[in-house]
Amino acid sequence: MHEQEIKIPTTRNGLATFQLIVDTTIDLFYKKGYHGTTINNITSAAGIGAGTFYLYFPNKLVLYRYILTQYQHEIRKRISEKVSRVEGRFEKEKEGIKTFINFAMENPHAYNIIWESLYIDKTIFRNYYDSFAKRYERGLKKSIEDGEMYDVDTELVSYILMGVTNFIGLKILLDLGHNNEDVDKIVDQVMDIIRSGIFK
Amino acid sequence: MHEQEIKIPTTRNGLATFQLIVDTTIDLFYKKGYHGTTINNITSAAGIGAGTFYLYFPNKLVLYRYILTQYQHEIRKRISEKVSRVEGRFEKEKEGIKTFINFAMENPHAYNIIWESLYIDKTIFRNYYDSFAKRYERGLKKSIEDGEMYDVDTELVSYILMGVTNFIGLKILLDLGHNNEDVDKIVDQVMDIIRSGIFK
DNA sequence: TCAAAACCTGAATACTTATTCATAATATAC
DNA sequence: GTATATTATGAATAAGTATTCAGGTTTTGA
Repeated sequence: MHEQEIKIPTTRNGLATFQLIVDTTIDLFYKKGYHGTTINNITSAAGIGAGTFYLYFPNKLVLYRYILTQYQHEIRKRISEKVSRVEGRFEKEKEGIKTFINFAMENPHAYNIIWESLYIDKTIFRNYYDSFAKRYERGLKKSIEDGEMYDVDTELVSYILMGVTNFIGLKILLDLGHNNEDVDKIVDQVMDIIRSGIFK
Repeated sequence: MHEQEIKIPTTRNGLATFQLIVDTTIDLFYKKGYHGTTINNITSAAGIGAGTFYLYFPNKLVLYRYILTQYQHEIRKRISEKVSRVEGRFEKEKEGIKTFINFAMENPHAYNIIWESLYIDKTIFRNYYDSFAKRYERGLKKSIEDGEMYDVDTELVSYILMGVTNFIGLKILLDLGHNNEDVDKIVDQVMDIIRSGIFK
């Protein structure tokens, strides 16, 4: 049976090549999509031999999963760091949405790659949003206990907030409609709108 | 130059074959995705010769666009019909969201196909959501004029509502979390939550 | 310094897929 | 009824893609 795993190189050169493959792939996935990107596209864009790819990755899907996991860790870390710096659930929520959208704007690749999982492997997509929602719920529950928030259905609210965040992100990223320049201003408006429905 | 258009058959038999190709393709796109579906998959699943496909469609993308347009018309018709039957913006909004989610549940294929456009042809995706948002805005503006709604940024609110609807639809379709049985109950809860933020 | 380990190559192979086309069946119009 | 248009076929062709592997180079460690 073939090893379906990533081979992490041990030398400096090896690591550089590994990272070159990853970075090139991120760029190509963004530009041409997962399915539109061939292994040959990757190796030739990276300027390496076709066989070099297989030194580190058994196939395209494993590489995709690797990239997705990296982004997942990064985005969660960024959000929890930022959120921990402000007080109050409303401010935390605002900061979370702001951080997510800023991350999406700085890393449009990431946003694309995460969403694309729905059309690559539904299990990945389910796990991603399910675990994101659960993490979200923990914060919301605490806010309810602390009396900062109405006794809402935390699961539903977490999906509502994810929906809002994702679509505002999409609007800004694809530059749909108008006034997509100032993220802070947009997030302020969004929070004003949902404020009185959720927060006391 | 090749005609990049659909050839609509003129005879009864031809129409049946045309529709068989469309229905089979919808099913395959849902099960295996656009990129995972080959022309041979379609023709063999439909039980027709490989060449028959090209009698009606020049390629897979044109067929995809045809299916998407059909769904687009259907969903808009359904929503506007339902919405016109109730009075007041709040009730109209609730009915719109309910109809969308019910449509998504009855036609999970449609939901999938629309979203997948982001990874097939971004222009299609942009046009779809842009025009959906603009249509949404017209209703919202009227509600503001009629004093039923705060003077919110209609463009932003339309994306917020689309985001909420899409993610609740996703949650139900993929059965993420719990309590995904009763659409009416879910929509009632969602509307309760966003009510006081938007409606007077 | 030099053997072993790690890294790299790209032509060759095997496989998959889109698309055509000569041929034939079926339906339609007159 | 029969000439014409329409519909249907599927083997053959052409194009593309993943993956291997024999033979190289570079790096590492002792």
